Amino acid sequence: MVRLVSVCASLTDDELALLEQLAMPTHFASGDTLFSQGADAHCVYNVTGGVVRLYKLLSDGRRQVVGFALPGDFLGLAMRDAYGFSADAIGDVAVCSFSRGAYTALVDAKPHLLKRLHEFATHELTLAHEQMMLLGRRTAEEKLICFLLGMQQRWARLGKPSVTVPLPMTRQDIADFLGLTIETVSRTFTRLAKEKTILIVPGGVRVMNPERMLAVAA
Amino acid sequence: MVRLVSVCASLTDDELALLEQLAMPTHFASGDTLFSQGADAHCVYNVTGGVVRLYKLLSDGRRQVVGFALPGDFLGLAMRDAYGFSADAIGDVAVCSFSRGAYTALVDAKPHLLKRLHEFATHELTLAHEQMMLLGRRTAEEKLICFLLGMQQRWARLGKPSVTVPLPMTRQDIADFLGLTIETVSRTFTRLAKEKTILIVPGGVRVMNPERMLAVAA
DNA sequence: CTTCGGATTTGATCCAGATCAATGCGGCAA
DNA sequence: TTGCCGCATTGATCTGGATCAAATCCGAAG
Repeated sequence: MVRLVSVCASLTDDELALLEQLAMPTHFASGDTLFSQGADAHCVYNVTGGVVRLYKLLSDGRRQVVGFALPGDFLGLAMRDAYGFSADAIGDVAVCSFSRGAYTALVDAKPHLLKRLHEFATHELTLAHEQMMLLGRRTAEEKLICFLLGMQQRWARLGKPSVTVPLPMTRQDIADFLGLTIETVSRTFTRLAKEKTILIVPGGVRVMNPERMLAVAA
Repeated sequence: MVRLVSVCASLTDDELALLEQLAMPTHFASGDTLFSQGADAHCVYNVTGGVVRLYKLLSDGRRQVVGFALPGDFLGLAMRDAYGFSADAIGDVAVCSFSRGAYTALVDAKPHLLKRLHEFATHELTLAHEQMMLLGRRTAEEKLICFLLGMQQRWARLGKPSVTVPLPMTRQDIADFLGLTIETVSRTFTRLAKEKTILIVPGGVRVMNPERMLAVAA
């Protein structure tokens, strides 16, 4: 099993052993749903491989992607009765799942772990505030550039630093994350490629002019 | 002193006494800045009276209001070195402030409190996800109606249920919260008033047709 | 190799909300 | 009372991104 990144870094060995006992390794095929918005929250998940799309739907079908979970990310940590969003696999995904009961018991018993989870939650909240700025006040080009730099940074923190940013999600997913349409995303990618800011490669994008991109993200 | 709502509900008496020893009651006049984005995070605040505007700025002056803090709300709980947003008083504001050192020491010592804070943070995260949906996918009219219903609900939970929703913030603040311009906010208010969905009163809005509003918020 | 179906790109046109520009409306200081 | 000075409203016009409408591309199945 992939060592649980991010949440477990500060645990003692016995705590880690306990955690691994409770962890149920599971995997999902491309497109599978881990859980749906409003469903009873049985499980908490730690992603160990692959990418998960997190999203909310409006009754008329409008969709907002609230995030993409990468290895190390924690899902369903809002200790509530029902999931606040839906999650499904983009490509094959591996997770460690914990039953809600085991999770809450463990959290009650181990302040270390709770503290780590709280840090994780506040970090998520900070990212959410940045996403609000992006959604409310940035232009289409800025949105896309911020998204690319953000993904690059996240992959880098996972030990995969590269000028080529993998983008396993569809254009529609990106559009729904950035509050745009698929056409605007596509056109903006094309424009950035034409002016040699990026190079579009299969499965992702190569950053060609990081200076310009960082200046736009400001 | 107003009893600390929301965070301290589950504390034992001795814990509460300890907390009150550490709490420094402070107040701010209208327009005063509690703290600025990027500044060293000395203090954590619990709002006890008034309303606080929380916002982020882009270098060119574009502003995104990430929230309005009401009595009971906690500010600066992201245990980090620097504040992630700025906060200033809308009208007179009373808070209990805690030094960062005292706060972290207390949190380390009292798992109860940490658990409450974590619940608070995850609730904030859920609200942030809803705000992303609103910013990314809703129309101007929907944004305004959701905002009004949300504020009404928050005042109600604080023991002030009323069909008249107080709006102490300016139109510009509302616009910057909803990702709109002040003109669009004003026009949309006027339109809703003309069709008798709301009645605009000094300092706020009276909800006249909650059924229609709830249907739009869906 | 060919065919099919979803994803993506590209083009033409439209429109919700932005921008530009007055005007109105208190509240408060002199 | 008068005159500001910030808000807020209203009107006219513009435009970035949405919508509508075809192509293209491409990987998987046969």
